[in-house]
Amino acid sequence: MNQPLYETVKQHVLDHIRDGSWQVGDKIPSENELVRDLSVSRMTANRALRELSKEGFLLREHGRGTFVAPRRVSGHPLEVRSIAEEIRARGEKYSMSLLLREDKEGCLDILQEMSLPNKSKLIHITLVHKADGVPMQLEDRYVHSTLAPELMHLDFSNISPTDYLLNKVPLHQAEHIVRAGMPTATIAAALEMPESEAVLIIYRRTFSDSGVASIAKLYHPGSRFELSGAFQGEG
Amino acid sequence: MNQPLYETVKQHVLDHIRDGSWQVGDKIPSENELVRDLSVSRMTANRALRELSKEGFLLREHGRGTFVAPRRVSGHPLEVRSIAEEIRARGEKYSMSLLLREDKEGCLDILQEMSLPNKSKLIHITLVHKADGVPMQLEDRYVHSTLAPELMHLDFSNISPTDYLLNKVPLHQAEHIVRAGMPTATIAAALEMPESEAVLIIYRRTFSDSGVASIAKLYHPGSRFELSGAFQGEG
DNA sequence: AAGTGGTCTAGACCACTGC
DNA sequence: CAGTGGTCTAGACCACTTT
Repeated sequence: MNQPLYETVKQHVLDHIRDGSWQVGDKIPSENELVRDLSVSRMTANRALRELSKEGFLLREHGRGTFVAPRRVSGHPLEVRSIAEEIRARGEKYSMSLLLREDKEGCLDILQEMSLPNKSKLIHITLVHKADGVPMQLEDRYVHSTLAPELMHLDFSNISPTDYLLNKVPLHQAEHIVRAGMPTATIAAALEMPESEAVLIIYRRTFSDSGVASIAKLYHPGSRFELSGAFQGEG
Repeated sequence: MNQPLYETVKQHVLDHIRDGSWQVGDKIPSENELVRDLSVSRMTANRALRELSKEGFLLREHGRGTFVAPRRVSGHPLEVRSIAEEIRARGEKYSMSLLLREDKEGCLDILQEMSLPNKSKLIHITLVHKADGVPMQLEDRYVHSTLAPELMHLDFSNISPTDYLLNKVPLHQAEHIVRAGMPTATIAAALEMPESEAVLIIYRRTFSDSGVASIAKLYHPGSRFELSGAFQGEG
């Protein structure tokens, strides 16, 4: 219970949205009702609702009330293909090695990044994707375990966790941040690259019906990987 | 003047960051000092600093203090959006310096990249885009000179070549390649960054009715720039 | 008029950091 | 130890919307 009160209030609201008791468009309890029901001060209720509103879960209207926000819709011209596909498309042999697979509970910072309840279980996977035996991507991924608990025991020799998730969980949105940076010693070693060389980092959050499905940090040796795409210019 | 107090406090802090009186890494006044100096309650000062921290302008450390965060401009990979806009959208002062402007003829390798006849004339422009005086992007651009010959003599103090091109030449398509790499000494110097730090490189070809309009190599300091956007991914 | 969100205050307790 | 950010409260005033 070592969590801020406003965080508890946020989870309370998110729980009701997730389990369907508050549907999209529904009016949810007012700040004063939350004050009464949860025995918190109004400032605490206010902060919870304000943050959820900024995060896109709620819509607030002055004088009217607070409502469950419609889900975000996606329209994105740019397509990022699976790394395994990409490698095979170039005629190279795809392989990968699993570095780590563990259950993770009570990891509050990650759970908060994923806007998941504090008791949610995560599966943490780290693996390296290779083309003709040469490392191309280090994938460090957290998955909401209720979406695919069998990931914990799945044999990855035939299908990668990425491809498995793609098939199993219908996604409707992804959020990407792309950066250039320098590798840690561990990352450089895993990617078999010098520490003095740049890495291209993709931070990705994927959303399913029920919220954030997984977050991944993808590290690529700068000399062996590039993102490319042709798309419309707006002007 | 009908603005929330916490917003005034935020602007107060941003003003000091923008005018340089509080530099990156500097410790800024504590909540209690702001309470004294601006005659606001601590909750108000707290909300201002908390929001600025979430927005990426400040870093807060429990028990130590609040510090000016390193800059990081973010661009959208889906659109050909001008860096000047991005910087202004963040509320920072845009400026740029022209490093080179020359006519270029018989440069076969570039002409080939642009699929242009061997006798075509090109305009070669190199400039640095800055946010509050800090370099964010080195732009190295070749333009098919028949599309905008006046670029050679245009005064760039009011409009950047990028913005000018966006207005003048209707673009149909753009092709992007994103890479991470290490800067040359020249590039590092122009961007005022260490040579040991990574750069994010965007290689862009833009197409007009009549074919390739221009190609550009855009170099960004990895620590100050990121690409972000929501688009379709694989999982 | 009653209910809602938006803001603000003064004071409080805590955990963490530095000296 | 004093200073910092992190949180929480009880009560207040306001502007807006619905009845």
